[in-house]
Amino acid sequence: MSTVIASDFSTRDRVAAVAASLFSERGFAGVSMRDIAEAVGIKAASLYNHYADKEALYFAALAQVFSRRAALVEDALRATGAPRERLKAMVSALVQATAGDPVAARLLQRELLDGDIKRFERLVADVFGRPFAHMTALLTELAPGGDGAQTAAYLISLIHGYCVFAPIFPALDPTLTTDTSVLADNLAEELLGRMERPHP
Amino acid sequence: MSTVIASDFSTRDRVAAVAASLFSERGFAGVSMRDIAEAVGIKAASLYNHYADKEALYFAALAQVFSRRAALVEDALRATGAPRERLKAMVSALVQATAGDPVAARLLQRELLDGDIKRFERLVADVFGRPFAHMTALLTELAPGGDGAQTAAYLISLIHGYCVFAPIFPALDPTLTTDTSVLADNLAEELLGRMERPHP
DNA sequence: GTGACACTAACGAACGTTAGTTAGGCTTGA
DNA sequence: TCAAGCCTAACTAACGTTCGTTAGTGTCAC
Repeated sequence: MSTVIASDFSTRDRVAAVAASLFSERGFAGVSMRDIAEAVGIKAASLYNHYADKEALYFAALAQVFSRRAALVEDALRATGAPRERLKAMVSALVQATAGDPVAARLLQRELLDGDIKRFERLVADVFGRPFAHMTALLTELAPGGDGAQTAAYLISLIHGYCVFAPIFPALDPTLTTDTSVLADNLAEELLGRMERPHP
Repeated sequence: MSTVIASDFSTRDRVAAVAASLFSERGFAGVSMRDIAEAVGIKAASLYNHYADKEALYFAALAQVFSRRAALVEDALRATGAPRERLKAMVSALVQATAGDPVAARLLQRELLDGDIKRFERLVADVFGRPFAHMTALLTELAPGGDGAQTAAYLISLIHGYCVFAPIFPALDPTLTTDTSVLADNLAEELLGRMERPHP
């Protein structure tokens, strides 16, 4: 059902990975320590040998997943080449990081729902701030007249929103594509077309 | 905007409204029957005079909120006038229905996270199918060459995604706007500009 | 080598709390 | 009078967590 976690990882890491998957599916309150323990193959009491309490385990799971995601996006942003190609690579990486890693996407979505401002600020400082700044810089370089940060915000919103709605699109209209590579192509083309015109 | 404003709401309706608000903030598992009862001003046991169990109360809350939201959007879509004005009105209504009704937006988001396909299908059939079809028709009328349904899907994704991310935008970049009327204006302009050019 | 010791990570049992839910009785407007 | 709607009290199940214990492992003086 869920992804198989390699068993030669330390128990501590396996616990975090399993917890991330469960939290992403059912949320913090919807997962019990016994659920996590059972999925790992140990008893609930043993979890406390690795994490102080449920909340510490939750944050460890978040950190594991989000740092992986941030690294993915930043790698793509470090790529060299023509600006047009770098934009395509960035959009593609962003789509991939969202659609290709449902655990991360769902955890992020739940965090946006449940988190408070303090937690957002830590999340931004730790993992999302740098990739966003790089995106903004690239978009500003490509369209010096426009507002790179605002465009980046729209881009992230659209990609994330589309991946969230993807499950119900077939019910809304069977012709809607759920192929996210099409989404990436459309977005890159749209952005490039937009940048070749003057825009407020 | 103004649905039924009765002189005295029935306890049953008040329970559903209060429950909707709490569920939207903390999710199904994060809200107890005692929480809801306390917010209404009665005891938990009394809730069972109105709803069979917690799940029935949850679905009643969903129905109350989503039917209100769907009516809002459909009202705007029924407006007459020049196509350009109708598009502006539609985008504005969609933004308003999302940003101006956080309870509905958050409940929808949680439903997209937690719901299964069966629940999506019921949700689409009951409340989201008709407004979406109207949007598609309007967009197709405005740009006969394009794919109205796909554009509608992008539009909904972007609006919803933006409202979801809104709380962390100030932390990402202080210049980002959280004024949703600006979002509505930008989107309407972008769509109209796009439709005046041939587009795949 | 070997016994003593400390450390790790697992266990079953139990703690106090809170969950959803039910039963039965009191109050009150029609 | 009577049903509707509220209450208190209680139930069982599940929750997060702590406890004492144990098996296995590495360390080191002797």
